Amino acid sequence: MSSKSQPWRAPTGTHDVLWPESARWESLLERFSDHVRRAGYKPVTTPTFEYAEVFRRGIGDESEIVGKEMYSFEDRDGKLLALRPEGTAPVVRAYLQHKPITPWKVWYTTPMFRHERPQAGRYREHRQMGVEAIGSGDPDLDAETVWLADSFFRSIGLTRFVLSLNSMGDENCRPGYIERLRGFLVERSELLCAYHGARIQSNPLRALDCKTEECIEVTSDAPRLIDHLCDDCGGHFETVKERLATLGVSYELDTRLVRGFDYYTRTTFEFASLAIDAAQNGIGGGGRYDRLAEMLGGDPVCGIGFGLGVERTLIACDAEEAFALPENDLDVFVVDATGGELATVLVTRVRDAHMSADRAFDNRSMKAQMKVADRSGAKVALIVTDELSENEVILKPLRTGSSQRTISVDEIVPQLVEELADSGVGVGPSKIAQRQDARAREVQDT
RNA sequence: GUGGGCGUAGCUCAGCUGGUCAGAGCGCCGGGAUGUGGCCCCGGAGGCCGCGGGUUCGAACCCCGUCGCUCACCCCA
Repeated sequence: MSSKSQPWRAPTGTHDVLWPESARWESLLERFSDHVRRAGYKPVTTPTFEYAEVFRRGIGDESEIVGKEMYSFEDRDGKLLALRPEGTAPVVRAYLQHKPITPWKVWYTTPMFRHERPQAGRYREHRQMGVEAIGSGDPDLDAETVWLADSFFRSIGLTRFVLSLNSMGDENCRPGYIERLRGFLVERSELLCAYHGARIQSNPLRALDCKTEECIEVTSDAPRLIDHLCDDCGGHFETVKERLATLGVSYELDTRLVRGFDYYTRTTFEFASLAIDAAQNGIGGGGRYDRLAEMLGGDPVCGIGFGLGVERTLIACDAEEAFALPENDLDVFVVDATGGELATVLVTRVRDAHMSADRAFDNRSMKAQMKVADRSGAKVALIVTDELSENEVILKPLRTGSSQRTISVDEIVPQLVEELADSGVGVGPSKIAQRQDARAREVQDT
């Protein structure tokens, strides 16, 4: 640190992801794309920012996010824009703009921005892995969507989490229910916590989600939305539950589950880790949003999706000791004690042969270069010294007990291929582990 | 927006009630022993103790302010 000025830091609530954590991220995102691709989802990319109106109308004016957490700004043309605080509204906007064939099943892994106070597991920029399926109201799709998230978590080794499920009804049954709930709460407003007591009129549903003893006590025998679903919503929900049973997905019916976005209808769900010892243990959530397209000013179309938090998922993995950090991994490290020119040639030759290779710079001592080679995780070192004759190089296995041998420069590629074949054919330990996992899953599935 | 905790080398932290208090381990760099790495041994670099002000003969240690980090409420991934 300079005494003249403090170096810049990442902005509050944001963070850098360095190796080896960065490799773990990469691996997690690959697992996710693999997983959803196998269920027919296609990748989609929408802009990092949208017209703020897209979020205001979609998420809801009175929601916390739109009210005080959006990164919104006016651009040089005077347009009011906002950094994406969630993934669903932009995808629905894109659907309305392009009208692709339905059902439109898409996935994304993208950063979200919300100006909140950071804390454990909560950031101003976080990344979500999500899917959206637009154009079908089939309860089978609801079940598939829930299963997709549940099975993803399990595929990366998580077991200690609960899936909560609820139905939010629709425009036919929810308004009537809300009135009934409001009436119930008004009679008991004195007993609610101060915060929700004051919000009975504006948003009575939130009281159901409150964690204070008072609110839990009061709402324990409050009318339940699932008891007031209209026939369509009730039938839909029953089918969803049946299909989940068919799929072997276990869940807890949580009649208090109320999600923070206005656009949700019918099926809603959340995943909470039981292993995370912090307040923010929600690792994913989603639901159906059959009115969102209309809220955005388009023709009606139904849809359902979810978002899973990358950071929180990895925190849960840490807590469950799942999805371990990768080992450092390299095929070949070239140690050149003769000045470095030969290293330049050899490392390129190895790379051109589709093996990974690195080297030291700055003409360091043999000892220093060997230490770097060891640290690099390389399986093999190619050593060049003055003691060898013109066309020779030493091939030294670093991770097996095998002894080193002197080989001709011309023989480097075939010799390396042979050497690496014995220890895994240029495929690092992490990749091998992944393939074994994949094989195990296939066996399980059949 | 509200409240609690904390800010000492790259990292994790010691520094008793203010007077060699600027330290340790790890990491990093150099060297030794090894044919050439890992283990071991020796040595070294790197911090004006977040920043500013105050109290005092004297402050990393006390007080005030400020910035930052962190945890929690709210809400969410």
